[in-house]
Amino acid sequence: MLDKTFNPADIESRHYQAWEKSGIFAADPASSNTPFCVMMPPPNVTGSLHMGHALNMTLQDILTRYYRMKGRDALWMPGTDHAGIATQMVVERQLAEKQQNRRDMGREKFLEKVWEWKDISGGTITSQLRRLGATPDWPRERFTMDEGLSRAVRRVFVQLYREGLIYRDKRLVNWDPKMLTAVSDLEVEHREIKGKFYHFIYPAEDGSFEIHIATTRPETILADGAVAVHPDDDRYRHLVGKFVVVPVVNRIIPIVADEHVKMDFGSGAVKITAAHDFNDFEVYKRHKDKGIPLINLFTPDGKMNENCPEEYQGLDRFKAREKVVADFEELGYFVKAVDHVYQVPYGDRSGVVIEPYLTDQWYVDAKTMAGPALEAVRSGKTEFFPKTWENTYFEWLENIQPWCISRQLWWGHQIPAWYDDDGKIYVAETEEEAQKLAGAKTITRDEDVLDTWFSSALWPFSTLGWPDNTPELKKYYPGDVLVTGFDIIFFWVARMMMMGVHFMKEVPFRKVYIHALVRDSKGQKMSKSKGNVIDPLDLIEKYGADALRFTMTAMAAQGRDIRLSEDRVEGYRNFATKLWNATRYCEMNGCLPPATFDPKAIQHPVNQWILRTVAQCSADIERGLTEYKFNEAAGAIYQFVWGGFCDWYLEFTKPLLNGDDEALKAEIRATTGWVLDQILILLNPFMPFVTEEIYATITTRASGTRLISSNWPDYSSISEAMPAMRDIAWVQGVISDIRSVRADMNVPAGAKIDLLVKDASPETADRLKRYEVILKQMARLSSIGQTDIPPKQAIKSVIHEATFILPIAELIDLDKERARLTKQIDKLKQDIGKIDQKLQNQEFVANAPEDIIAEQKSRRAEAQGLIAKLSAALDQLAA
RNA sequence: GCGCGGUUAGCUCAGCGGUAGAGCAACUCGUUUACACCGAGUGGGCCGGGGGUUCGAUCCCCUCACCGCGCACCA
Repeated sequence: MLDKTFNPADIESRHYQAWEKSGIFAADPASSNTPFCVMMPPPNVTGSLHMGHALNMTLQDILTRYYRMKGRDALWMPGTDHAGIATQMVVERQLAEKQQNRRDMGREKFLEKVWEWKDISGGTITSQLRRLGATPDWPRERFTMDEGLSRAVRRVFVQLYREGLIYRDKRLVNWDPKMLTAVSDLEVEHREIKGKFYHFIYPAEDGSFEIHIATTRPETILADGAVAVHPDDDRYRHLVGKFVVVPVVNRIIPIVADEHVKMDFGSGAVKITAAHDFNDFEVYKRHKDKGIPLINLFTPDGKMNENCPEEYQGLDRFKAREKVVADFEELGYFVKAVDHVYQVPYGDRSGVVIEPYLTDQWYVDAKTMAGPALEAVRSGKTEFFPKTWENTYFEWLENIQPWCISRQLWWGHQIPAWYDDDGKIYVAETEEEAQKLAGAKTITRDEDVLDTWFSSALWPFSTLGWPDNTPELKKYYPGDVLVTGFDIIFFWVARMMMMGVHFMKEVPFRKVYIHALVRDSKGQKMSKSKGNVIDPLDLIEKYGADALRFTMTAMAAQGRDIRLSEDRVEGYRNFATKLWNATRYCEMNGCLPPATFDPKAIQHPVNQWILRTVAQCSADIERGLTEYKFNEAAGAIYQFVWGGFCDWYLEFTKPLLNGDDEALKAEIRATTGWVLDQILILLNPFMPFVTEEIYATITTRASGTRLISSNWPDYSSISEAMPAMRDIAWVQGVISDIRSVRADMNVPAGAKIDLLVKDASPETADRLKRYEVILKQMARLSSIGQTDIPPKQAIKSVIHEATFILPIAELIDLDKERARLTKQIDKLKQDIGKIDQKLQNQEFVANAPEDIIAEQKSRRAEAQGLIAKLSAALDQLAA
């Protein structure tokens, strides 16, 4: 017998360990079963589980468990990502606490420290995934810096280089002055800040005029190389080609005409600082002939360098800003500073202001690689759910910029490129090969590492053993579905598509399910700084992993963010408890899963009804999962278990089990036990722990079988059972109606009352007899009889053709009853009014489909009949 | 500025051409031996505003308003 209340904490780890030990998570490349492959988005190896993971992993686990039960050879490929910048930052911070830094320590020693940290914290997230109940094929777990995956990275780099798709270039990059590395556009976060817009005067070289410019970054004035105006601007047209002097540095620079300038913004004249601004750099390139200088002002860590006047050198860039303003003011070239709101780029990891910075970096020719990746989605080889995300994917790939893949970090895949003393580049997978290419020359390896996303872009095939032609690669590529959040469509999905299509000649996955972001109950994004982070592990502690999983699933409606509130989690914990208690009831009544069960042999309508309802529920779950409508799948099983099974079926059968029809009792016990067993299977992918626990308690099957390895049921042998379905709907209607009336009239719950039925059709009469025991119990009736002359002082309600009469004269509040009947009649009259409006409309009759018209007519007739009977009841009440 | 999404019961959200739904909250009743982490019942909605298409619109189209999120930005 189960305990009285369900305590998730007691059972979860026990079951998980048993599952993992059993080997059920393992894919089998040798099996002939159709594969089902999901690639886990690799979390940061040193990270810990947050709500986004909880959602993402729960959905993948549900799919994996479901398809595994369906007999597919399921591979859920797990692993972690080395997360270059994030991880290196953590370790650097640890060093800083001990007054150390990586440069003093040296590359080798530092990397040892990072690996140490990876070894310490690397297991955290994978053990947390186990707490959640995730069932990936753990022995296959990979790490992006594994030898195998690193080999894939080198192979890809070399091949793309030889194909001309990777090249080295000097361009402006987003430079992080704290991390001292380039970062990609995607790692830059634009924040709106309130700053100043400074207006300055640049005098003409010959003193014949002056021109006003405005800037938010006065410090860059020291590197100004030109002033640009719009070619059509009458105010300045005559000045184009003339020269002005940049005060403070006294540099003579040209005035150029460029369409990039907005005439109506600021003064209409823009200072051009080609080495420190992306737009200015473009202007510079368009005016190569004008001799605009490219001057770099900053040291890598954001201080003023030797290209500045001496008194600036070594100043922090923001201090320099103040000094420029002060110097201009002193020289009389300062006009004004006005408040101005504008966007400033910040490193999303480091949190410092990013500098556009002129450096040599490695690039992927993303534009070329994007073509086939775009085509793959356009042609439907890969499909997004919801489809609207395809727009996001297209938009980004269509406007893609060269992808800067080098990072001035140490933690990551060191770029397989070597240089000789003349700066000639040798790209090869190993140093030996590079040396061979270089001949007798001395070569040194590029110090930089690759962007983390470069290696994760290879994830769908590198984890399967590529570049070797492994059985896994053959069987599981391409994957069936990728489950991920919209925030990494650019970072990861698009790049996997580019790499997958290029190297495998085939998309990496057939479907991409994009799920929502988990927010707090107020709709705010969870963040440490806001302090609104809900830790999934806390929720697991408090309510159990099943409750958390079910909450995520039930709220995972397509195209909408999840606002997580603890109430919901509590509600689904209650759901688990409900099932738990239903099981206790089944145990007490000997309703355990029978060894054999043939749905076709089931006779009693309540039993036929519940069988049919199980089949419907399963169909709804399957549809929900194949269409990625997880919330609908969860809703179907929830409704069925609580509403269908507990509230109705178990209540229907209680009085029958108290009766003396032994054959019927046996059929009910078998059916109840069987349905409970089906519930455990159907619910298992969603709530694996509680279902496994119950299964272990009640199963009569051979010991050692586990729910997790059960087969997903096939209910095709269960008949439609239409007569039973209609009967039970009628029984439910009668019971609800009588209960409602009783409550309205304040009939004490304990009081049993008589029921008289007038105008019962033969079918109704028959039903009253056949379901008498159920009706009596569930509607709290002392007797059921028929009559032609109803007592006057009685409550009446009408179901179909028959009037149901509760002769409770002593309990009736006449006014209340009149009001109740009048309300019902009014509602029906309103309905008829609406229907008549339609039926009297010629165009409706002419255009609407026949079945709709017929439906309206029958609804009208039904309402009419009800009104007649209810009016009669009302009249009698008055008499 | 461009794009995407949202606006439905007090709250959180489903539904998305043909009688408005759920969960939670509220209220009433409840010792009928599975469950108070429960049961039964009740109330509560011009489905954001305005146009249009349609016999018929919460649902499709246009438009406006407000909210959220991307992308791009004016130096």
